[in-house]
Amino acid sequence: MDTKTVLAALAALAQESRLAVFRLLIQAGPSGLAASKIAEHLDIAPSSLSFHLKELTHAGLLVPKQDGRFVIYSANVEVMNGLIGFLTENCCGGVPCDSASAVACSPA
Amino acid sequence: MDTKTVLAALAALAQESRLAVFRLLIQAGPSGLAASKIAEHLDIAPSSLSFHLKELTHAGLLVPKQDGRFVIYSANVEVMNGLIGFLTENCCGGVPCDSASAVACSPA
DNA sequence: ACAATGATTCCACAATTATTGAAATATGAA
DNA sequence: TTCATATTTCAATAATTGTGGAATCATTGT
Repeated sequence: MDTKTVLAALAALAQESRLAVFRLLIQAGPSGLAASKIAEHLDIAPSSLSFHLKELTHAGLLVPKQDGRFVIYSANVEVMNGLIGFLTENCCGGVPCDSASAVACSPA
Repeated sequence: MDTKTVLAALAALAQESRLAVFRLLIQAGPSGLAASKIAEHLDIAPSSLSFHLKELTHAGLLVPKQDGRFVIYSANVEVMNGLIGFLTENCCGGVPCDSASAVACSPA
């Protein structure tokens, strides 16, 4: 995963509404949720939600799927994992970290 | 880890220079690097680097330590892990994910 | 065809963020 | 003390980003 992709993903997640949307979809699982369902949960104006969904999708974190007049969005777990891998890459230069560092220091 | 902290961390990482700084320090390990060393690696104007170091520190991702006239910065792996945990929390609503999802879908 | 619903686009405005140079602060060395 | 080095602060500017309303597009049901 390259720097540009990672930056886009981080920028997409670094906003209150978008972080909430992403978490909601992570918890919703592979079946995802329609945009209207998301709006219902989070109480965001339609045009604003659409803007945020576009940002997340463009960053690769969400995958939209047309279903009749609904658009079902689901979280793309692979990009999420790529992001985590990138951030923890070569953690501590190979030197073992202390116990609190279990996740970030797992082998790259 | 609460939403505010997570948002601050994401916003701090969602910028080219800061992401590069953080990665450099992750790879440098617990001993960290002086601000001047970071500047040397990444070629950023001093005032700009200082701004970014402050952002990262304020988000809890970096820990500064005065050492003579140097300031040694090191990455805070715990905040990093908290961030990852928050993002992957309740992934897929308990439903097992496919093989590509190993990291994000580890138990919360 | 028409009306109703779900979603997106366009626009203008407000708010936030990044960058740079110059000045200020702090520590160590001559 | 005086000078040089390391870092931060300040101020001005430029660029990016978030928001909500109205209009638009797409799909379904009557």
